[in-house]
Amino acid sequence: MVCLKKYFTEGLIQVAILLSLVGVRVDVGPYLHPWNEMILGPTSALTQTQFHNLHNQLDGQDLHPKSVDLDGFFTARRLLGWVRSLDRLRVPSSELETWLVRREPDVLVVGAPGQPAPLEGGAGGLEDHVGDQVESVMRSSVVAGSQESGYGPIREDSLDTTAPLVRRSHEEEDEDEDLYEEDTDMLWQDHSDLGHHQRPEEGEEEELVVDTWREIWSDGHSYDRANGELAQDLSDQIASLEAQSSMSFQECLQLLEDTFPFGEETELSDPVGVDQREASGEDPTPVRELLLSPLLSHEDPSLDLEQQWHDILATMEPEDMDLGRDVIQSGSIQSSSLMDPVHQDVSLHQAILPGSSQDSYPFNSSFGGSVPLLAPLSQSSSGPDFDLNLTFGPSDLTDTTLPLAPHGTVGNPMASIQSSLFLEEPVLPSPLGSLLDDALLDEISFLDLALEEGFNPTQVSQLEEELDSDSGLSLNFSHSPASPSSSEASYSSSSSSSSSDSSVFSDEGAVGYSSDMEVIVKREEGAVGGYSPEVRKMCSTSYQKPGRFNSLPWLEQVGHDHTYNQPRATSPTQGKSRYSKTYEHDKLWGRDERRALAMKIPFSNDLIVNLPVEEFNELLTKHCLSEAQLNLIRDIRRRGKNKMAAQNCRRRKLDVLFELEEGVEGLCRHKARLLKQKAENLRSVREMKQRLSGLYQEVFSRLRDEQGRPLPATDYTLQFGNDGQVLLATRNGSASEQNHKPHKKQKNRKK
DNA sequence: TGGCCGTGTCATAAA
DNA sequence: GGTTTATGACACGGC
Repeated sequence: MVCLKKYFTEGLIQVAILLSLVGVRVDVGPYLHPWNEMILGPTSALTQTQFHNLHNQLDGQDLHPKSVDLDGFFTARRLLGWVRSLDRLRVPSSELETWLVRREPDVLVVGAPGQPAPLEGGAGGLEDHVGDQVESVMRSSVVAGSQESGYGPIREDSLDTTAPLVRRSHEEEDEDEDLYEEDTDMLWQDHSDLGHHQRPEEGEEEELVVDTWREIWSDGHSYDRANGELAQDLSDQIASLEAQSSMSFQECLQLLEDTFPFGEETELSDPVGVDQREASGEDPTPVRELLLSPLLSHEDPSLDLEQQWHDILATMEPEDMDLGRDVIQSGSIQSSSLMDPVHQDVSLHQAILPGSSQDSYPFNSSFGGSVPLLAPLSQSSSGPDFDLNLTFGPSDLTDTTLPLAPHGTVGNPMASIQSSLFLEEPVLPSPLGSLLDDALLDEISFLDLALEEGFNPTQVSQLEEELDSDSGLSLNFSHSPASPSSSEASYSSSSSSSSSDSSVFSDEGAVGYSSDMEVIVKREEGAVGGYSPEVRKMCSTSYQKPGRFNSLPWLEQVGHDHTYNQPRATSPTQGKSRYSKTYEHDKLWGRDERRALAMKIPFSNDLIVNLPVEEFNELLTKHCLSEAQLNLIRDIRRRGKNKMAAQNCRRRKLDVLFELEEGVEGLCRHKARLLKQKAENLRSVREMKQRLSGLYQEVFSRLRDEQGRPLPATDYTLQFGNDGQVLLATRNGSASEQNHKPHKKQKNRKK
């Protein structure tokens, strides 16, 4: 029965796809609910379908992750997703939304050549204004998307199920309702809260389409006038459009002109002006040479969905056109280009967003869950949304979802197995691979360490079992520094490296220190095998108390730099430092350990040093220890803690030195900037002096005495008054008021 | 062989 | 008053 359902569903979906491709509108909405319920369960459309919840869904559907039916399961979901994407036309939201905003009559008037665009602010120009509009609308759309999960794949669900919103009443799936209309309607709905427009009446829709193409052209043309770059793009797009379209350019143009004649771009956004020009019989302008739109021919039933795709793709960026062409030419929405890694990058950003709008999309788990409305943010409105929707590859899913999984299952081999189950293609190389490798290496090192530490085979097998059973827990623990303080954490590093396991972990640097703590625990558990139950209990409680060691483990790990004693940059002494460090640790720590062994101290030094004082005292009281033993234990504890303190102190010292060094460098840079600025100022002053001197000479040379003769520069001089006036004075000191004139104005008048 | 460096340890003060 | 932490000073070993 299950197989019958599967094949029945797939057959219907494939038929729907074919019908959609040949232009017959397939409204799958009414049928989607039964399909959803068949495939996803009765509440699937309302439940959040996140990838990491897939297992739960599978449980609900009696689909085990390892079941062979998974393939068919996801295939059916994928096909349904395609069908859903077919009955709408999604256009780069920013572009289309811009058109709609620009339709606002009091806002959008594209200026004619040589005329300033009478936009808001006037001087802003078209580019800025359009950019602002795009930006604002994009922001608005994102907000709207976050509120109602956006449109696109999610929209239909919300409309079909729980979101009546403001859909117009007469839109109920008219037979001749084309895709563009539906999308524009969708956009009207989406932006109804912006107060820009009411949805156009039916009679206005043709005009809307015209405006759409007018805006396309006018944008491109204005940009062209601004920077002379996009005109070529537009021409290329037209050429591409013509090449792809079954209708020639001239045919399109003729159709366009016959249907909606319009004139120069100054009137493009002004329908009244268009009408007036049409009435006046004035010949249209270069607009027609660039503006064309088979999309306009929605009156023409010969232009089908594919044609409209061509239209939309022709308005996009060249690279997007290529992609879209791949989609179209493949004869199906499914295309290899849909798995373009470039778009996977886009989807990565989307997948990181928690609680994204994928929740209400019942098919998103097969696609990895996309957020169509967020696409323009990361992709800058360069591609069709269906693309984003479908190109969310499984690799993205694994890379993005798994780190979000609890208990640190990033490196969980089971997780990778599960994720690979969802891949219908070979697993692509991804960062997860490296993570997994690291995790496996850690596990291998761990096992080697256990063998080195003299664990018996039973313990080693238990270790292996633990790692195999739930490496996520193990990793989680390893990420948690078993220390509430930096000193303890650093100590765990140094102490572990001082022991015989230093060869394994000392070279790990700060990265391996968290594993060291685990090693310590294991060592304690192993070392105290012959100890009393109290010691064992303290080992477990002291090192593994979650409340004590689990506070912000990641930040703790980040905050602790146990390479404080090493230069920040690579230095030739680095190897030496590590070597000497481990060697000395081993040697010196062994001294105290040897003493402890000689005195038959029943605890390890790690335990002595790292136990909290209460438990440490309790430990001492519960054992009959001689005074010498107690002294040695206290000395060991004191020295161990002091050693950690010394390390911290030196690290802080170095930090202070580095900060001072950086401060000095910063001050030097600041000083250099000031010197440069000073030089520029001097140069500027010098230039101004030169200009002033030249001006002085020019003014003086134009001065004449009463007989019209030039004034001798040896006898007269110009003096500048505080009130901005210029005085002519004699050189001998007797101020001559004979030519008292107010600066330049009077001079010009004199001229 | 002396200098440098890293580290451990002690003494001491402060929290 | 005991414990912990920070820090200067010193010693030691390696390079």
